Amino acid sequence: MNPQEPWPADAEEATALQSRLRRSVTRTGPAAHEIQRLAGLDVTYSKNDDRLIAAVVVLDAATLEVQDVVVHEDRPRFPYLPGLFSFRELPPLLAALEKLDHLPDLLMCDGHGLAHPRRFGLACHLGVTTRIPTIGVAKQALIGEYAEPGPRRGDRSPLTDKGEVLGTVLRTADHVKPVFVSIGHMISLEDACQVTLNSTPRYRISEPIRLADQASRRTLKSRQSHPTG
DNA sequence: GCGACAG
DNA sequence: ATCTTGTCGC
Repeated sequence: MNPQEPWPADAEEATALQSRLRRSVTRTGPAAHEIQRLAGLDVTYSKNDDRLIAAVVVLDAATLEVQDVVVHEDRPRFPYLPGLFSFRELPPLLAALEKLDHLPDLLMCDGHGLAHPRRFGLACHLGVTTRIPTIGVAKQALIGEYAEPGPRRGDRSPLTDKGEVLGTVLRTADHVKPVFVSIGHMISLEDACQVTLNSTPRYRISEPIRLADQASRRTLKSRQSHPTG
């Protein structure tokens, strides 16, 4: 974890920490063509007990070939509260990242970045903490207004709040619900959309995140108590 | 006050 | 998010 920053004890402290950390988010970083290794991150929770599995899947950015998969079992240390999602998922995701032999060039996470009430969603928190370029790709909006984008893959429309552009509502496949792309850290919104499209060749959800979701679910399922007799 | 509310 | 199989459609 980030030893420089005290971990918040409650929602009020967490909110204050977000407002402070948001200032370190940047919109520039490596050019898109310099990104060779993409990582998708996701967390699956057990309903039976209080365990969770965080997963990171690393893919070759050009071929989308899987290069590495790591998982980490943990327990939630913070409740789920809209707007404070990162305090729940950041600790297990960082622990999983530490299991990688080589850090990836870019992180894609299941949630928002700047498209957040205080402009500091999970993707921003993950990027600022790791100092790795990060993109947020969410399945649902948390804040903002938008027009329905066109029906085809690549069609998009801006996600805005009080005139401020927070992200892009991006159609990743024909006639499928769009996803919500926003900057996490060290990348432009345009590059974030390009990387998202490039890593989403077939399904609605980008391949790195989709595979991380599968890995975390598979792992949790395989570790559930198997009833005998 | 009411509704909305990433995963 | 979690529980949960098949089934309809491209």
